[in-house]
Amino acid sequence: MLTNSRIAYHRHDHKRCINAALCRARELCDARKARLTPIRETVLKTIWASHRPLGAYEIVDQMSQSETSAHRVLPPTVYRAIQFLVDQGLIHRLSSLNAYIGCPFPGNYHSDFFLICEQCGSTAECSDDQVDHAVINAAGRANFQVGSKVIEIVGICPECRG
Amino acid sequence: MLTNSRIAYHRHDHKRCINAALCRARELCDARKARLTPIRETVLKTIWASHRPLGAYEIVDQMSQSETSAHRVLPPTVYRAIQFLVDQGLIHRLSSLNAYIGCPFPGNYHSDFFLICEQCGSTAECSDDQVDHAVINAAGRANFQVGSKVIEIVGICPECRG
DNA sequence: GAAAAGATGTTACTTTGTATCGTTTACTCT
DNA sequence: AGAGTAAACGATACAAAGTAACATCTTTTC
Ligand SMILES: [Zn+2]
Ligand SMILES: [Zn+2]
Ligand SMILES: [Zn+2]
Ligand SMILES: [Zn+2]
Repeated sequence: MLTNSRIAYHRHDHKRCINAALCRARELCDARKARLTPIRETVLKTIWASHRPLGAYEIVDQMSQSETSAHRVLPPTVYRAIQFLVDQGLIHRLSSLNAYIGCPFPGNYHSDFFLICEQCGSTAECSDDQVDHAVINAAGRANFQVGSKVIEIVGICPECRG
Repeated sequence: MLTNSRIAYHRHDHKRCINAALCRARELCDARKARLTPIRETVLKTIWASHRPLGAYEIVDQMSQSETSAHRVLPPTVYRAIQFLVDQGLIHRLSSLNAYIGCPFPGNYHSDFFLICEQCGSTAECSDDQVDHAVINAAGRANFQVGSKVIEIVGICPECRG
């Protein structure tokens, strides 16, 4: 099972998460000749500020406050950057929260699901063949051809259980 | 595996689905001393008009047009009925679509997931131990205690594959 | 029948997400 | 380098989804 739950749910040097994510994003975009512009990078950095999913308007607020640039960042700007980052697999959307979270393993193909802590909000991403197969199997029995999956688990993280 | 996919994805006498759902809803609410008022029943019937999930504002429109009563039904009315029906387990919300669908097996406890056809929109509900266990297992390996799950699979239904 | 609880009507509002169009920036090709 | 094209951004306005608050009406309880 591929997961960042060991990191996300425990004390760690989060600056390394951020650096790694930005670094990897630059690499990937470079390789794909996709343009990771300053705005897009700022949105990505803002989302990576923690392991808690961030709503689009939270991103708007964060960027409007903390940014050096004078003018307020507007929703379409942020949504466009979000779209780009989702397309590049650098962030994921959590449907059940209307929020976005950084992907810890962009580039590698992974069919992922999420563990969302209902106490602290921290969210880990997992990729597990067992889950994958179980779903494809169940769908297959209904003669249903699986395209994409949304799997979001809400519960209590190890840290919050103590 | 418990599922209504054999029915939902194939030609069938849908009036029987509707009747069964309304009948079961009355029974359940009666047993629980919950009040299935005319509005709530109308919302339930509107959602059960097909096996395609219906958005809240689609329900508003449907009810405003087809209803005998003169005045337009307003969003809070519908949302309140939706809340009641979700609480009673008579309908489910599909996060990835912001839409609602009737539950074919209300009353019985079931941890369910959904197969959403991206062509025709028809959606089947499934409940499968394999999937359940795989998810709980994966979460367990991350020391994560599962509360509720959102599992929504998008793909092609048997009918649309031909 | 009075009091309490529950359901509905109504207004106004919040949150989330887009369409559109004009301008600017970056890449491409000579 | 400079014209031409494509991509990105700024700004306004809007659509879609969901809710808070309060008044009114209905049902239940005692
Ligand atoms: Zn971190
Ligand atoms: Zn937690
Ligand atoms: Zn049917
Ligand atoms: Zn179909």
